[in-house]
Amino acid sequence: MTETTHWLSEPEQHAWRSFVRMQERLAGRLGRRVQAESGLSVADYGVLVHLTEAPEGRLRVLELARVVEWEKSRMSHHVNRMAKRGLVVREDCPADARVALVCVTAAGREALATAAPCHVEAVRHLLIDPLSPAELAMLAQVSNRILEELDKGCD
Amino acid sequence: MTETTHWLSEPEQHAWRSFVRMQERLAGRLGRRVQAESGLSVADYGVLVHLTEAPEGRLRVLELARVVEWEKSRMSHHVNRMAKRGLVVREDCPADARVALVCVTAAGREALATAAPCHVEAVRHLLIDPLSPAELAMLAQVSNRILEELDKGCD
DNA sequence: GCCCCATTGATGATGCATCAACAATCTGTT
DNA sequence: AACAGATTGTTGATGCATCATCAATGGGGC
Repeated sequence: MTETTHWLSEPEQHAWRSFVRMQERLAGRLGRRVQAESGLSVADYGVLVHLTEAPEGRLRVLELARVVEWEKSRMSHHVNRMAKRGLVVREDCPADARVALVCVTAAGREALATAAPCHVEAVRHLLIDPLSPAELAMLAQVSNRILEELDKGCD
Repeated sequence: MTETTHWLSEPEQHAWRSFVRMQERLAGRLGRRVQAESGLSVADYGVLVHLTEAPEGRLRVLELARVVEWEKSRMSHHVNRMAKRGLVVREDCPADARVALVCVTAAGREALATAAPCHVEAVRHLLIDPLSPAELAMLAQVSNRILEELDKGCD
């Protein structure tokens, strides 16, 4: 440790703290609202969205994990819990005995249909409405810039 | 459900998805880096920062929970785990037998001293550097705007 | 002094995320 | 056919977050 750290300036620190605070509180509020009004967690919601968008409403566990950017293990556990609640069912794949297909149930589709307007309204109320169109565009741009950087370095 | 939902437009949806993706991946990367290089989670880091900034390096559990914006229960559990690792110690308060004081240990200060440069560098690399100063300022402004909205409605 | 009740905090239960280890199956090679 | 290695997914352990509940204490009014 011969090098000295390049500490954050005052405005940098402020930006970082505001950003983190905003993130945490936004995620918390959104999650609690959707959960309370629809009985689905944000995680459930994402899984169901991708499932219903898939042909025949079903996907392999690994494919599902890929689209929502989760680890396969997390998806496996989560699918079990969702199946226990009747939101999805597991099916075997005739072509490949290794793969486990996950399929939305009618109850899952219904839960999603209930959650979707609630989710959209929360997003609109908490993020879209408070910002001008220009600010929203800027936020998207900033997000994409950071995502590029994240993709670049796997460190 | 007589009212029809005001769905997100294409750019709105894109902004939202980019934002969420960025958040999740940024938090994940930052957490894993700090954890790997210093042995502290981001949660540990925040607790230690506030503790070391307090007079005599100690705070009541509830006060600590307030400054990091956690529930008291979460803090109680977390302090237990940190105490088990030797990062903090619990002390009794002579003036009020209800309160539990939490105090940083030397090991805690040392762990923080190790983690801090690593944390700062990760923040700089992942967030500050990819953005122009104007973009960073805009991000702070946007964050604060959203925070205002969050403070307004407790719904 | 004594009661009411607010404050402060701990605890146990539950669900979730991650990790490492494992099992089953498929595919290509010999 | 048989084996090696890759693919696909499950499982159990551990730590973390939240919720509801409980216990102890302090402070004010009578």
